[in-house]
Amino acid sequence: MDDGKVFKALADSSRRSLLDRLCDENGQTLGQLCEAMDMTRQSVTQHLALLEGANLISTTRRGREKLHFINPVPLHDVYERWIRKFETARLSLLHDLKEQLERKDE
Amino acid sequence: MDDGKVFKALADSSRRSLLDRLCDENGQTLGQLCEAMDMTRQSVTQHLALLEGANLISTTRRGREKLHFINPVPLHDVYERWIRKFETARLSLLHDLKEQLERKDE
DNA sequence: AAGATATGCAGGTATTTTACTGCATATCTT
DNA sequence: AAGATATGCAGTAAAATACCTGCATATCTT
Repeated sequence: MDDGKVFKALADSSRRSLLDRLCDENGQTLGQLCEAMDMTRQSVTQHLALLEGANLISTTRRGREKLHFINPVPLHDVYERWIRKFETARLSLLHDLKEQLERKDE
Repeated sequence: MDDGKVFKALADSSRRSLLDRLCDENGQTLGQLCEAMDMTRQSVTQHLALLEGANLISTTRRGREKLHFINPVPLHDVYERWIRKFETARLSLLHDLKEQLERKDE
């Protein structure tokens, strides 16, 4: 839904790193994710909360542990709404540049 | 090159709005872009500088005016490196969930 | 050349973000 | 039940961000 949340979530390298690790192995616990992150568990938790807020991951509890799963849907949505739009812009770039050059001659 | 810059640039709604307007009409001047933005020219300039830093727009001067053009390439690159990765994750989601359920039974 | 127009640049401030420490709670193991 | 393990929550300090105001410079018009 909210493109801003998705882009904001992806704007941080720590969070992209977390997604990377979940790509490698989905369903990891908080502890597992912390091991690879070189920051406090609490900080990792905050990052994960942001990713969850953007709906990029979903979580579930298994006993005392929390498992984290990637959700690719919002990223795909963002692709539909933004990247494709730019692709069409790409197609019309030559036209725009031509128009621009013509203006220069005025 | 730098995914972070691209995502950071897209993380702000004002900047996304600027890209939107350039999608509608490429090659607009700073003044034109400011008219639609409900903030000071200086702020718009900063946002545009960030977009340019992410290589999402390129600029050229025409006399005293500065023209702004969309550059779709970095967005496409980000798509290749990130969105597609998640698409493959999507495909393996069922497998991961199955594995997860099996762990529950242990 | 003088005034108008378009943009550049240098701070300054309030908000947001990131990362931390410290303590609390819940679950597992023995 | 007691200790170990996994996570939750609150408050804080430092850094980054997003606005702003004020002034400078460059270009066009007449």
